[in-house]
Amino acid sequence: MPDTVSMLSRPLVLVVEDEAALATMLRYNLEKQGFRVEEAADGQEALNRVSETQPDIVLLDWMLPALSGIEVCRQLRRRSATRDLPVIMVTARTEDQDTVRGLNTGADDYITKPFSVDALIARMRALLRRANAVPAKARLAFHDITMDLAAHRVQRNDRPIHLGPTEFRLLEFFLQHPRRVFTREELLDAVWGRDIHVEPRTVDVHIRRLRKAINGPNELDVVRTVRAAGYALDTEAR
Amino acid sequence: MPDTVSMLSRPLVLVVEDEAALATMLRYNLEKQGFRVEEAADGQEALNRVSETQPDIVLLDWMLPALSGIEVCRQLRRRSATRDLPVIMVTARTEDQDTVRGLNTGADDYITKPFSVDALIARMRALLRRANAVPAKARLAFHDITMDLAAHRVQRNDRPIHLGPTEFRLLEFFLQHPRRVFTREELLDAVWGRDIHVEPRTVDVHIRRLRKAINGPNELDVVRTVRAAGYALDTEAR
DNA sequence: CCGCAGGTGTCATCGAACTGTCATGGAACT
DNA sequence: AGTTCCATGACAGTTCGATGACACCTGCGG
Repeated sequence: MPDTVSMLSRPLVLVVEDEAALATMLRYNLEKQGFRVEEAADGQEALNRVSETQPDIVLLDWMLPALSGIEVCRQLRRRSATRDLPVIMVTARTEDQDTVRGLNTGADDYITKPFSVDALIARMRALLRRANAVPAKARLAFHDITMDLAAHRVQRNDRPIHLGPTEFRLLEFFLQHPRRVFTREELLDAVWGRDIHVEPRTVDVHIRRLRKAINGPNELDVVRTVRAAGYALDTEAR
Repeated sequence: MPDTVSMLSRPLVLVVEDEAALATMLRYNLEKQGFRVEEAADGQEALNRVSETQPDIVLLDWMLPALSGIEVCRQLRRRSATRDLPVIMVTARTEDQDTVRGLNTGADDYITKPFSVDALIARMRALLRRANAVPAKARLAFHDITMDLAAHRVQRNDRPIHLGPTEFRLLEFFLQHPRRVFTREELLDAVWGRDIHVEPRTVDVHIRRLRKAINGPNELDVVRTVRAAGYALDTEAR
């Protein structure tokens, strides 16, 4: 279901770019902004990767070996599975802009090299918003707790914290909705997944494990228990 | 007690299914789980039934005579009255899942035939929970008292106040209807629940507990007692 | 192949918080 | 004064969350 997914996982970008240096730069910047990145170096590989990884958005270079960006885009539009997949076409300045737009390829947006990363990200977010998948932040924080999604790392006061997979997702969810109280059922939906059958009481146990992990000796307990209601990530206890 | 359906009185499901046998099976199982069931056999009837019966959730078959499930869903999304109505789309296994997701119809979830009833119910519950979830902004206030529903917090003059579950619901109800006097019976219905047998005098006790909690030393008592009538949230005393 | 370690879900138990009821005293009304 | 109604403190029963224990699973390296 769309929402749980977009809340927990970050949007996946397929970067189709044959120039390795540029691809690396893009990966670095996009991951910093909270995207996950897949790469393809030519048009054929791009089509394969789309089927395999089902990205949320494609960044497509105009000039490519094997199969041009135009052609890749057309093929994407031809298949019903990828008809609505957002595509941003990357063109070189030398290309005549009118020509590019005139060739009705079906790309959702265009950007010309060289481009600022900020501008690119802005356009990507705009498109993703339309497709209802706004990227999560790459780095979440609350009080003195920090979570680096890309590196899969959690710290409290610069002290590294080890969490199991479930506790990690639980904390991630809390960090995305600080101060808000969630029932056990809501947490099960969001963190475990909808049709997983798990006892609501199991949430208690994971809350305890999370507390044990992130609350050092004489540190504030940032998980608030609300009787008959649920749990919240919060600084002020009671 | 197999926690039938969350809180509120039995939710109404509209089952849109042209295959009579399946519809009957669904009705049987859903009713056993505490749902009320309405049926529609084609797309056009589905739209009519939605207006007439105002269901809490719709179970919508993909392939339908008269008007396809896709189209029904789109029309539901178009009207503001049904824009947020939860819809679960039922698709046959033969349909390509990617196709289904690619055609962005606005369904809230998908399930493929054949499906287990348990999985279906789990998804329905999840959606209903989300539909009933507290809006992020929800905040009630009266005089110098503030209640944040999402965070489950109460303050008076920026002083945090701790309330037990019942006192919390009681104050919530008062905040939703300030200045109005309620009899003990009305309060029991609204705060405790319609079919709970509790002595009316018990309300007195909870009123006292609420007063004790929210009235600091030399602060105005915001709960007014009306002899022979009941209680109200009010600033002007006696 | 086996054992091991980390991770996960369930359960029984304990204690604290909460709840409903009553007895008593006092205030308000007639 | 007498009656009615509410406030209050006490209390026993219940509910609910915290906790420790444990069995199962899965992946990994010996």
